[in-house]
Amino acid sequence: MADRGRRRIPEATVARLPIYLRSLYELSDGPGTISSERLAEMAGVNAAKVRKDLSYLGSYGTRGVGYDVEYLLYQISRELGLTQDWPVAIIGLGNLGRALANYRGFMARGFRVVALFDADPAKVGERVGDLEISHLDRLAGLAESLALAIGVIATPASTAQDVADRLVAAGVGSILNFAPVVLSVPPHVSVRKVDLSIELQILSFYQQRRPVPGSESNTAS
Amino acid sequence: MADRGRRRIPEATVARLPIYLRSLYELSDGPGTISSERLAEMAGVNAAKVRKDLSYLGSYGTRGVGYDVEYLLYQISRELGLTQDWPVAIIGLGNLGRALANYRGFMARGFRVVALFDADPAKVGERVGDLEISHLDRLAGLAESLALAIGVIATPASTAQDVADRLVAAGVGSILNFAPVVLSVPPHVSVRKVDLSIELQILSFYQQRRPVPGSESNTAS
DNA sequence: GCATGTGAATAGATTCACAGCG
DNA sequence: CGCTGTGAATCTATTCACATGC
Repeated sequence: MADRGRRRIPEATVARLPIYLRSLYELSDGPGTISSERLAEMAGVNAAKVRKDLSYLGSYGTRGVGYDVEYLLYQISRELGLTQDWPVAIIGLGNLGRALANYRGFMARGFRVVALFDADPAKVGERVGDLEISHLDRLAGLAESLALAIGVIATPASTAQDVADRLVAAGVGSILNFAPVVLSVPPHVSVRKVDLSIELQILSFYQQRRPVPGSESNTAS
Repeated sequence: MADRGRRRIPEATVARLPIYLRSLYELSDGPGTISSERLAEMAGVNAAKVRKDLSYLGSYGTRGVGYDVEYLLYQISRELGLTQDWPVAIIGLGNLGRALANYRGFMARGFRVVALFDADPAKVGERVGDLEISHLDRLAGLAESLALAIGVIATPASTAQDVADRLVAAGVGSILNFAPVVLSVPPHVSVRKVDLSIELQILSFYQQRRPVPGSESNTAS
């Protein structure tokens, strides 16, 4: 218990913990306990992987029984840092930024959008949801008092690196980047990217190589 | 030409090809040739990885010189299936679906949104961009004539699996899922997911474990 | 000479298979 | 007996290092 949080958890495991978490939430009214097999099925992975993943957090299961849903839920939440609150800013309020700002469910437990920024003076002052858009130049001044932890970049590609630099300078440690560029940031800052055209292109690759649909051939070439 | 496309390209490589592609597009006006080192820098990976990745496509570089930008661009595009056109449908036109439908740049080269579907009768008939929303029930009937290849699910979690089932039944081979659920589909169908709260939760993990910013360290370079 | 292309080495992730324990 | 927890085996991806060929 003393050294919890000092274990090294593989990246691949970290990426799956949120999926387990979501599966467990769906069980909130169900039985108090769940097997690795059932959890695996819900999460779309195999049981050995679930057990291995959960073993990195500690031995929170009971042999012959399974995992206590509530307890596991708490342990995963804690491991992911969701027992604390992370203030989030969205930068860039075009179509996408607005959708994100309004998206119920974007802000799962633990995250709270506390500020919106845009470089366009025409947008400054406008309300989106229950926040007012501030000018990007105010980011530096507001970051500390808001305790900003996460910046969501929803600007065009051309300004994304500049925004990232400002976020880093403001002490923000995590960036979620929707702009189609590779950001460069110092090693102590984490970046995750969401890139729609990359996802489509990956799908295109496998679509192209699909085992030809013999029966009904829509393949117009 | 005969066996191209029969090589087995690792998944990790496929996921990086779009990034190389984007980097190459940025060079369209630049020099005609690029080294693995420079491309690596642009793509945010290392040079050995670039060379290994590109070697799976064939030997398209010139020793002592580098890769011809135009040629490489074409080879990667072809490998990714971007030399053909993939008709895309968006299902679910709430905040997110609308943003996607309007998002310039969502539709990179090779993709074209050809239909919008929603289960809500109140939305049917409404125009978004230059398309009209159809009722979800019409999906089955329209899919073949539209030659739908990719379905983008932007519905709430509760209906996503139903929509996926309809897409599969309609012969759609690729799904991009924005709903926070694990979809189950037959093996011949590809699914990619984009899940904002999962990304935030992953960031939260690393944010929590960040080397404490005890001293005010603004690493600006 | 110089940058690609690629076997060999290493690291990382997944799966197996079973010992361990409730 | 059933299900977890985990070493060992396997598979995948990354990196190294250098022979290869323009």
